[in-house]
Amino acid sequence: MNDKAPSLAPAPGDGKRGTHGYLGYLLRQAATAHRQRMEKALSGLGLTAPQFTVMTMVEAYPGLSGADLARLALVTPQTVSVILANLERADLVRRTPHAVHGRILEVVLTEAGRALLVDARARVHALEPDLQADLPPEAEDAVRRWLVAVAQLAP
Amino acid sequence: MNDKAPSLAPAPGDGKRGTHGYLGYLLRQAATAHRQRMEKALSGLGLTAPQFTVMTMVEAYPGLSGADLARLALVTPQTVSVILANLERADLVRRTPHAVHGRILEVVLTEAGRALLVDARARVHALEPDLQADLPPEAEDAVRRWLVAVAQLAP
DNA sequence: CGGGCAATATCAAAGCTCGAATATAATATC
DNA sequence: GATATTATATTCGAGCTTTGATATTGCCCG
Repeated sequence: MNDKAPSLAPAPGDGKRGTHGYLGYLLRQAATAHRQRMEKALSGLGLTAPQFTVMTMVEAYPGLSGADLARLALVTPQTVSVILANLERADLVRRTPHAVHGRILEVVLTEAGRALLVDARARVHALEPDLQADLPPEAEDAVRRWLVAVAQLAP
Repeated sequence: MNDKAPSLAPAPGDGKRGTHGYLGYLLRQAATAHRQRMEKALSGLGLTAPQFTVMTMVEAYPGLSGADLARLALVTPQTVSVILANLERADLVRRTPHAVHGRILEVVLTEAGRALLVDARARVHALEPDLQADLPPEAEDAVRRWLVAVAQLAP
């Protein structure tokens, strides 16, 4: 009865979803898969992947403004503003209006934020070896240089 | 001059944003940059990147269900449902109940959808050469195989 | 035959993301 | 000093994305 059989959709790795597909499509496919694994690893901490990314940057460069964080994360200031508002509500970061420059809000991690980040980072870093599996050193070098080049292309 | 003391944030390509960074971070950075260029290329058509992706899949595999499209795009059925609702409202796709399987809705492009997709695809494909710039054949092969491998890792 | 199971579709809530617009502060220019 | 420009932060609206929950349908098997 099921002669319709429209389900000719390929699995990841087959057809256009394999090595012959468009680089842009393959890039999105890989990033989506990794982001989902990241969300899963962080879900037990009540933290999202973007929140983890922003917290990591705040720890690495304390006192940056929201606009600086936005440039660092390749997102818009509005996006960072939303994420920071949620993190502040959870008492994980603090924004102090002061500074010498009146309009800027300096962002720093709270004590709770630093503690949570230790746990979160361990979970996320545990995913990293999988990304290197079966990747010869010279191939990894090519991949790294390509990823950086793609991020630096003209907007 | 920008001699502000606290702003020591690196540009893409420097420090941890360069080739020594985590592969996961570099992957996200590259995918975000490319997605933004894609949104920019499509903005004149009133189309978003996810909408373009779904339409491309509908054209490649007409008559698939929303659940099939979700698996193909590595997103949840709810996400596809929202995107399809917006596309249907714009008269770019049509959902018709499957004759045999009562619960399934078959998705196909409308005439307007096919016409718009021709234009959209030209714009998106124009971005592809930039992704290959300065990428030797053997390096491109390594990159392609790595991207597919990352997409196929265990969830 | 009928109950259970899986698949499909949708609703709701929360969060991320962007473009556009607004308000304010710091700096540059005249 | 007054004005223009730039940078920062926020609000609003729209769309994407996920988890969780609910209803419907098809199928398996006891």
